[in-house]
Amino acid sequence: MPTDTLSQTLSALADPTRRSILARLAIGEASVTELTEPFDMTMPAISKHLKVLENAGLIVRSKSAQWRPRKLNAGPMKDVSEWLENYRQHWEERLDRLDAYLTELQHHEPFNTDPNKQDIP
Amino acid sequence: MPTDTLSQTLSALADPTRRSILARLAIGEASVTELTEPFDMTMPAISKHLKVLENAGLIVRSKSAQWRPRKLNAGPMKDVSEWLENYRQHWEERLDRLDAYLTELQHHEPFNTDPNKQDIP
DNA sequence: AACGTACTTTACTTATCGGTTATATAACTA
DNA sequence: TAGTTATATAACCGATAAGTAAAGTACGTT
Repeated sequence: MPTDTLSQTLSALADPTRRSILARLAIGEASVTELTEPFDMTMPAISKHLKVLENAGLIVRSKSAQWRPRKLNAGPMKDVSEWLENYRQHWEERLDRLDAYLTELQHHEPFNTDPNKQDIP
Repeated sequence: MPTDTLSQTLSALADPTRRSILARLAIGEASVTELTEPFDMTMPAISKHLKVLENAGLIVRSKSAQWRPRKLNAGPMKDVSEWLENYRQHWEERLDRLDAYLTELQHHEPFNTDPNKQDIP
């Protein structure tokens, strides 16, 4: 089931355990045992979370004797950040003249009831 | 099941249909019928997506006669953006001296096999 | 060779998700 | 009042997710 990359990244990030793992890996690489310790969860459970993160490209697995240390790869986060930029103006305080105009306009025409008229400024 | 806010936002965003709805609402508010049109999906399905977005606080519902137009509320995206900032340095080209030093260090000590020694620089 | 450590994989359970159809509700219209 | 339009809700279904316990694998040590 080939879900798109951005969705895969976002859903990998949409879990507090996984975000916590990433926070730990931001400090430096760590073994699965080390990554499991902070959680009230079995190692296989963490292993699954790691697989989700790996499939999303957010971590990479290396090899050292019997250890399989994981390393952060923040690359995919960049895509999320860039996608979010499309909306920045919508969450920021908007003080410019155009915005004031749009707000005013919206005030006077609350909702367009005519389906033949586009609701686009 | 009280999942944390950031997780709720991220999982609401982790669906292409929902992101597409948000993109439409970035242009201006729209009725459920309008929001359904672009998709090969029934209205109840879209209604469910809208509920997910609303629960995440990413849209708000208003009222105009028999219409229930939705409006974008990008507020929660700001939290995602701010959370991502913690990782920006990890995805950006890092050319400073400290980074070079850390990379070098990592090169010589691939993985710390001593569990009593912290893996933090 | 046998044992211990560090995982990984498998099989299973329960819950949630994303869609459907069918039915209900709410507001305008003739 | 009856009908139409816009939307919401309920009941259901198959697929996926998040956890578990138990068995399997890989490597190092004795």
